Amino acid sequence: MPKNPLSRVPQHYRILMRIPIQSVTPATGTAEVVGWVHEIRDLGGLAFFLIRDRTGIIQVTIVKKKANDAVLAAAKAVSRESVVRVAGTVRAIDKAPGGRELVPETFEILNMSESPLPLDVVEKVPAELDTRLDARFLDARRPRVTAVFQIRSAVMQAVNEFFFDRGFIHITTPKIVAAATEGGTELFPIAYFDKEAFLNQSPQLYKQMMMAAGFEKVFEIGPIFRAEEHNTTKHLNEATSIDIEVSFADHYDVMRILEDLIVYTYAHVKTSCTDQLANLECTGFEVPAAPFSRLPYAEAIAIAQKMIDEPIRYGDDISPAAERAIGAEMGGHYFIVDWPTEIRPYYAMPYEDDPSTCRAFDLMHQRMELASGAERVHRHDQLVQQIRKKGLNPESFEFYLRPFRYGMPPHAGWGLGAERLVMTMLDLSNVREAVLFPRDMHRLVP
RNA sequence: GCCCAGGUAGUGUAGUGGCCUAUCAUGAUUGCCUGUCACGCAAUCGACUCGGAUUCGAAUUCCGACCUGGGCGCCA
Repeated sequence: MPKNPLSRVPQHYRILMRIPIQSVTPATGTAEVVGWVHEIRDLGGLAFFLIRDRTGIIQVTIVKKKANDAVLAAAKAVSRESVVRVAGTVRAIDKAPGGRELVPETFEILNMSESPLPLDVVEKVPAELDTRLDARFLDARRPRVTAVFQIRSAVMQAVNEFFFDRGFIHITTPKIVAAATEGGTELFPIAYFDKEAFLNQSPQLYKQMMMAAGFEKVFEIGPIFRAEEHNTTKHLNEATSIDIEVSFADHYDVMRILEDLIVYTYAHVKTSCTDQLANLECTGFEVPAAPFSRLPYAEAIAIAQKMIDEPIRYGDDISPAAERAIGAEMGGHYFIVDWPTEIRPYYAMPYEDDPSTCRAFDLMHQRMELASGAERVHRHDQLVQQIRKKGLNPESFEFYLRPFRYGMPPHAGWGLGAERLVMTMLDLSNVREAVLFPRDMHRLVP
């Protein structure tokens, strides 16, 4: 982030000569700031107002004997979380937060806030997540919430830079689709004129089709929709997926891209978001080191069998308890590789020498799965066979299968959950903390 | 979908049959206060999710509804 976060805003969008609160230093002579009234402390002859914008907080100090009538009237009338414009002289003073305070010549209320507030922005009294999400606009005024979303923004910037730097083509694919083609997850049906339609669960089939188009390296960051009725701290019904597909690459190649991306993103956040990390008290923030370990599925199962009581067999999905046990053993980021073909989607490429396992992988964080990917089946007949094996009907996949008959290159790819990336990066306890307006089983508003 | 735990001032909580005219904190209003930084002090305001049942008496027990949190299942 630039030192002055508002520096790229054209002059005519600014309100007069206001400057970001963060950039008011003891050396600043006079300053005009705009922001929200964070706290009011009236001591009688002396009153302190904390004014907050997205960059920080400054103390405005009013000595009642010396202040003019307009300032006094506004200061008396203003409520917490009202929007104000304050201009005056900056005094260097050790007793004030940031070592400086603003002594106002003007104190203007741009818009009064109602009271009481739906939640406490100052965090004297905690609010439950549900209350916070109902008033997300207010919740997001809290500096630590602002910090999460500034970091999420930095993550997205890093991801985009990473792919553009490496010659990827950015694509967008439809979110309204005709049929449930992948099997597995439940889809949301929607009304689409006189046709049956669904919200897409993944850009998978479309990004593969762009391999047939010869785009070679594509990425997409977009919403995915899952109609699963789960109720956990790591599932959303609308999530953001970071997806790539690469031609002439195998699963090892795209695993390297994925771990490089994770490292790049963490490094970008570490250097560009120091204030935000400090705000979140994220003291243990460390850039992970690549390469991440590659743990074969069979070994992962062996660890889980040793560590937990549940009956676990080779060929099972990895349960949350098993996931935690393996995560505790491995620590940090790691891949689980060489999965049984049976429990992966039909488009995962089986190994030639042992078709019971496939060239699929999951990227794990100690706490949960972050991404999953594979080298794909690129031969038409093999793909049809695998679709049949999963009990699906190839005829309903014709739009997808067609490109495989006209020169589909070998390719591989993955999808990475953006919210889970942010959640694990910042050690958030609930994935909803990483989305402004989460969609879950119970929440459709706001 | 299954299981568990919940629903008390704006917010977060205490209260498991009568001591509840409901605790505490925060907040709001008013007054006092010149260096606060969770300012302090005083006064005031503000709540038992809804419906039914049991009981002399229900925030508290029971039934139903609605809402919420979490776990599991399921989940490219």
